[in-house]
Amino acid sequence: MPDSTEQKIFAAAHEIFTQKGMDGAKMQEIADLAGINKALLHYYFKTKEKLYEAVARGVVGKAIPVIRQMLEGDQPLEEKIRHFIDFYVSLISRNPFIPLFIISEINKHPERFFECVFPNELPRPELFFQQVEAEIASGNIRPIHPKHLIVNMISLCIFPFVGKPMMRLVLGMSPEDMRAFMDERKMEVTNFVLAALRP
Amino acid sequence: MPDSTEQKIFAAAHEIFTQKGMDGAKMQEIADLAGINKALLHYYFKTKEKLYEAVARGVVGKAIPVIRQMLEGDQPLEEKIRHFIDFYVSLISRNPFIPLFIISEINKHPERFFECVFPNELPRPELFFQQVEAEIASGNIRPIHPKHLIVNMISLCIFPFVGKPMMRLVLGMSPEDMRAFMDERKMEVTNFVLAALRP
DNA sequence: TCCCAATTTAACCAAATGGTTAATAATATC
DNA sequence: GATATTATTAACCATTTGGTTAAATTGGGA
Repeated sequence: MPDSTEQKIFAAAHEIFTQKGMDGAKMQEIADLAGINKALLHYYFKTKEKLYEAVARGVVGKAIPVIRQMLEGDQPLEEKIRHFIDFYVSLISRNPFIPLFIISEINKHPERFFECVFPNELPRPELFFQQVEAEIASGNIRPIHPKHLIVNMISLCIFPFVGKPMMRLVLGMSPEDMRAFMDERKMEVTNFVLAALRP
Repeated sequence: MPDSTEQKIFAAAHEIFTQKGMDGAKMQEIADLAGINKALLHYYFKTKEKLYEAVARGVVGKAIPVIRQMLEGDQPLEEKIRHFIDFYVSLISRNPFIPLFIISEINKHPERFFECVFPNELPRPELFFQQVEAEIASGNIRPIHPKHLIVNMISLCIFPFVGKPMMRLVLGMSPEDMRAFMDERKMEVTNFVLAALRP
């Protein structure tokens, strides 16, 4: 059953919830998008909360592993950076609503979101920290707090997608400009980060 | 009348709207926070939309001028960068909900938000672009697309605030860690950007 | 003091919304 | 083919919510 009713519901809920958040999403709208009766939503997922939790879990499940890999993997630092930016920008390009959804929902209802979505084991950033310190010590990169480095990388990858409409407004870019800009983004961010790390 | 009813309403609406967005905000909640009857909201601001528009206009009014200054001002580039980061990080520290509010609302209802809030004259980034190109030509900074530079700066300033709870989760930081981290942020971002621009 | 306008409130209304129910259709089981 | 189980629907219900109304309160002139 590749297109079971449950999956259709989940897909519809995913689209609506990620675009409109918990408050903005209406059960009727999800039902319509899934092409089924509203009561079926409650047949498969008891309540709106439950459906929301399922979607939230799925979304976070996609986003966390990429960060974990950078924090816990054992590749050389530059390779990690290149790989992380490449992977993250691609992921968000394909799912542009994920970051804003996660961020908004965490801000509005920290408890609800955390409890339903918290991964069993959080990433352990120590290895990454050590790796950065080591590179600094051996003079391969400029001194920098590892935490700031990783926050910088995440900021540079995520924010332009999250703030796309704002950027369009501020920089007066047409949709075509925007597409081209986003395509350049992967290389530009990589260069920028590596340039900032030169000793 | 430093604390007129209208101002109390506006302040309450500002707090609720910026934290919960248009959908999440309830008129009753705003009335309660303002310490008045719900009907008074409609007495001063006809509808929820109108109240929302007033708040949105106020919020954007705060955020745009800072960017405009950097895009249109005539200080030297490095001074502009230092000043922009300093000013922007301070502004957001004082109003941590502004960026997420703007971003979420633009994403959910582009038309509504744009129409009610669009500044009469948008910033003109040409001057800034020329300035960057000139610095590149005279070898003072590494070649970089001016648009990417400005997006990078904005990303590095805004995102850590927007994504604070997410960062806390990912990097496992305590609230004290977080405070210290945010305090360091201003200098760290400045250094990072200037380092990335070295020829 | 009396009046009139601006301000504030309690009570109410209609629409939207999450959720339920009971009946019907489809599917599997024997 | 009859029957039990699962899936689906239309109609309905209770609550929430944005908004209205008409009455009450306040305050400042004449």
